[in-house]
Amino acid sequence: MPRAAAARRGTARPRTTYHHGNLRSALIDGASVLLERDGPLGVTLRGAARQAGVSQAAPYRHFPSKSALLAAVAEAGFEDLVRTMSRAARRHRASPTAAIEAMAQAIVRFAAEHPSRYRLMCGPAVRGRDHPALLRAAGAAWDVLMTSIRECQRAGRIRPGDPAQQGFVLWSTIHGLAVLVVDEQLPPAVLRAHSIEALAGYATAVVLAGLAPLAG
Amino acid sequence: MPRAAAARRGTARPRTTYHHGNLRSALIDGASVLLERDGPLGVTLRGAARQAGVSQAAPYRHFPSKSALLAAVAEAGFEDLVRTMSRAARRHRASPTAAIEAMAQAIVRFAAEHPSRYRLMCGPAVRGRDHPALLRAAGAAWDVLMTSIRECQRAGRIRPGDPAQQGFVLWSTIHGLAVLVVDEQLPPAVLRAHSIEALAGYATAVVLAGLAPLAG
DNA sequence: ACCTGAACACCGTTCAAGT
DNA sequence: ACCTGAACACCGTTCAAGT
Repeated sequence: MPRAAAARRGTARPRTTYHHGNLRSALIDGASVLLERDGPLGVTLRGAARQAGVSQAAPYRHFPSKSALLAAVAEAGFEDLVRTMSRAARRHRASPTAAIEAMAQAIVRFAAEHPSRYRLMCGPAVRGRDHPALLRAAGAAWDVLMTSIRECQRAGRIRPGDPAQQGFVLWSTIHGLAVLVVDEQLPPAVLRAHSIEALAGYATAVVLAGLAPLAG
Repeated sequence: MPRAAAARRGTARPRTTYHHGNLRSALIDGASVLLERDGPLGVTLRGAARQAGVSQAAPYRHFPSKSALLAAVAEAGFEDLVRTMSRAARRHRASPTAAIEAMAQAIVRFAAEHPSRYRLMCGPAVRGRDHPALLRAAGAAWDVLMTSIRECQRAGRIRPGDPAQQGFVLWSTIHGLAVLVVDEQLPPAVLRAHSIEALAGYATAVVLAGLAPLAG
């Protein structure tokens, strides 16, 4: 952060030198600011360059296209999400089902607090196929969930079977709820009656009940 | 359709007169063509005007903004989806759970066949709050699902309780799966092993099992 | 090696003017 | 009443040129 360093040293020289490879992260920060402030449609390569105090053409030294910059922002979002999920799971090491419930609530809360970011992470602006690093980051979130699924199986809380097949149902439900929240598509009556944490908890409980070992 | 009428009459006059209120639907058609051909980012007000053979400013006689045009396209998409869902439900009048499974498969198939359209219907380009007609169209899809949920309750296939609370779990799961398909975010291993219809069927079965009446 | 300035072909939107 | 043409302020992207 040369800007902060300059301020500390009291030099008046404006941050006209973004060498040493930090323009890349400054652009990611700039795009994130625009994303949070103006929504997905307000994110602009030129705008991110302005935020970083750099010319409109400078970003092309670090990203081949706008969508590559967006992919980097999305990637950082997934890293955030994975941290949040892991933290939630760690708080419930005793019960894998409680861990899954807490993760679901963490995901939906993340989506509700950063709707534009969540949309970008999953939306059409960035197709993972074109951005391997983004795919890896998204895969890490999936892995965290899969770990808990396997623990549930070991603990006998859900029936044996292909964990991936069970996991995608849970992932669909949680992600679907998150997307509905982000897009404000939940029926207003449902939202008035329940917090999104309660909804996430209920949805998780229903799916886990549907995956429970067959009695007898 | 003056174009078709003109062709029928054999007149050579190009379609320069879009009076009588049909420019509106010609613009919706034009935007739909661009959406299908170039994806969400390729839809352009000017492009839709070109498709309709009209100047760039003409759309503003019929839509106050680009997003209003997109909302009209999304609305038509929901009408399509509702028809598809209703047809699927009608084919399984004997079993409400089978009807729900068929509806889920119809929704996911719709999403897989028209990914850009599905994204537009649920995405950030159009916020329902600003477009009441779109909200109504989306509400109709929700109503179709709710009807089947209530039938399941009456038939004793799912437990008593607030149908809206049960419905949103099912909706989250189906919509979540559809969104994962559209955004190509399902783990490749899962996709290789199962058709999307099978995945939709399995997901529906899990949720319905989780909502089943408590034994005893 | 990294950035700037100017340019190109596009946008959404507005507004006078045409018929 | 409905549409056109020209304009404005933006985009993403490219490319010569600067240090």
